[in-house]
Amino acid sequence: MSLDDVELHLIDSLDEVANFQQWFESEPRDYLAFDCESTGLNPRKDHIRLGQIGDRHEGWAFEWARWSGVMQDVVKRHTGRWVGHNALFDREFMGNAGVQVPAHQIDDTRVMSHIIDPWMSTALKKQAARHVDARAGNAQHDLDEAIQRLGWGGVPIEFEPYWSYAALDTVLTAQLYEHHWPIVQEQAPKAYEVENAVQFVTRNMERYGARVDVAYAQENRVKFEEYCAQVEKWSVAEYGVKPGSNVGVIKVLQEAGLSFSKATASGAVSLDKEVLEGIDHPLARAVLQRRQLQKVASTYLRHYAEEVDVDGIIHPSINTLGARTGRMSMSDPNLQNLPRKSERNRAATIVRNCIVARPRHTQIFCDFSQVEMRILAWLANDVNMIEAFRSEGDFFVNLARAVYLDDTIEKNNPLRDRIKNLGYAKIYAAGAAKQAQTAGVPLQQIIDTTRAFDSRFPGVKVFQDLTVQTGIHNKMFHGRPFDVCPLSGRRHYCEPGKEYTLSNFKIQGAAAFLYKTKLLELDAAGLGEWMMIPVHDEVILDVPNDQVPDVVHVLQQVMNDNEILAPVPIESEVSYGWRWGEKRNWDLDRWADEVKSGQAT
DNA sequence: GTCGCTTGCCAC
DNA sequence: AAACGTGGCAAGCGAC
Repeated sequence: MSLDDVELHLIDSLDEVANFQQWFESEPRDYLAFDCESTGLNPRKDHIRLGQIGDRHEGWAFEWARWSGVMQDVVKRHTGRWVGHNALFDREFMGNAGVQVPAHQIDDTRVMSHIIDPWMSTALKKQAARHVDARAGNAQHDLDEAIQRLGWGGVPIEFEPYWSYAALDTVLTAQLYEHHWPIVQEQAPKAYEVENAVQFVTRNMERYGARVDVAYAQENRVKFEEYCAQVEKWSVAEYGVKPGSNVGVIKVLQEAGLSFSKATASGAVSLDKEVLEGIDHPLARAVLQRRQLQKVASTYLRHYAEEVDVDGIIHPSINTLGARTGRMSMSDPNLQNLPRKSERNRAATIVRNCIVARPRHTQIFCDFSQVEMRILAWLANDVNMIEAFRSEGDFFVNLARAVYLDDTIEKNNPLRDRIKNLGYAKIYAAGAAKQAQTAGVPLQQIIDTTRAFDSRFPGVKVFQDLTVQTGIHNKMFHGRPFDVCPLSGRRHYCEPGKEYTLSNFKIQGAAAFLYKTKLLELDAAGLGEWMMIPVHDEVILDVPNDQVPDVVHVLQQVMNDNEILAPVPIESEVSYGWRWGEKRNWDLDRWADEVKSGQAT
């Protein structure tokens, strides 16, 4: 594939429209590439300036305001695939302008790029330079300069670099498609199908959004910011330092006779939470408290107050290709990392409680139980671990009983948590020293627990060792270390020399894939319109009260699954509430009572 | 003023 | 032999 013999056209007359029609009808095409250039990135505020259609040889650009009928006509007549790079973005812009590209005809080369290699930039130019023609990203200098000078909306359409590069993008997309498609079909067709489809589900989630109690958020934000300002004033008056300046605070504390031993990644003196908690000094306590409230106020509450729409709804972006493992990420703001309820952080509950149900709605939460642990048991095919999942009762109690051959172990037994921690440490591929440090226990305890764990669940160690071997093998024979996730079929690459991370990537990748397939099932079952937030192993819905019992039923049907990882059962739990921070386990009668007694908003 | 890097911290 | 994985975001700080 290359960019020799490429023809680019600007449709700016009826004659050119006729030429385009002739090209369109000249041969049957399985697919067309499409794209558009807009005045900005926000489909709600910005508009399309240029529309583009192309195949591997020819690209056609046209001023949208005058010739959008060309696109409209082709969308009606073309029955093959519509290929875009980040296709949903362009599809949404075009949809807002009245041209609806059918969802079932869309293919996305950006999704393919991510599946083939999520470590590489998925930007069109980068992908095309790598896989189509090294010149793809080169000669864009004139255009970049013009855009910088005139803004995205100010470059004249007739400006040759503008329309020709726009037209070229469809050719790049087309050639990228022809390159990526066979690879994706060979390596991970199922993963592609799921990734391509799930974008449409999360796009609806973005549109639906989450309701915010703005007054409550604002009130608490002001309170916290005032407190932070007070602490700062006090700190400056008392010690001559701002509590946000680590360098300054360290100096003051050193002068007070304290010594520091922990270092940051680059070797500087560390002043993180762990260090501060070990210091008995009023300034240390003030810095800790201020950090906590500052974080809550600026990272979370500020967005609630400033970024809701006119209806009090916040619409974060969901990036289905967020992590290289296939996990999704979220931004503006990220609702996947709101602090959980905790004794030590009372402000944390407030952050979650700002997200409330719509009027006459109920928030429904459904999360998988220990999904990564179940995937580990499945990948390792460890009979004892699988048995612990198939038996009644708490999984980690079952694990601890199996390890210590002691059926009197209950949920409050510290051995249960010890085994649980070790299980997650295995998933993260953590070493013994790190575990000891994190848990604050003697190294020997970790070593002993690990020995007991490994002898009871030998499949886990075999699985992890084998994965490392596969990584090294693939590095020798394919140039890069990777292993394939048996659930999604996707390759997971790692940094050379860090093959121990591959087992984590497979586990996390399988969990992400499983989760996405479930989002698709929920959408197909009609729940798409109420889903709002994906949190890795949990989905949060905002459901009209008259639909709630049905929705809960569907969730239980879909999210509990004895087939997909057989013999390991996948289980989930449903909770409900009217404020995120106050959810409780699902109970139909109690919920109905609470709705009747007016606890709903 | 903006940009990039570092540090720290929230989640799963 | 051992190796804590994936993200987003804010503030401080020096460089431009």
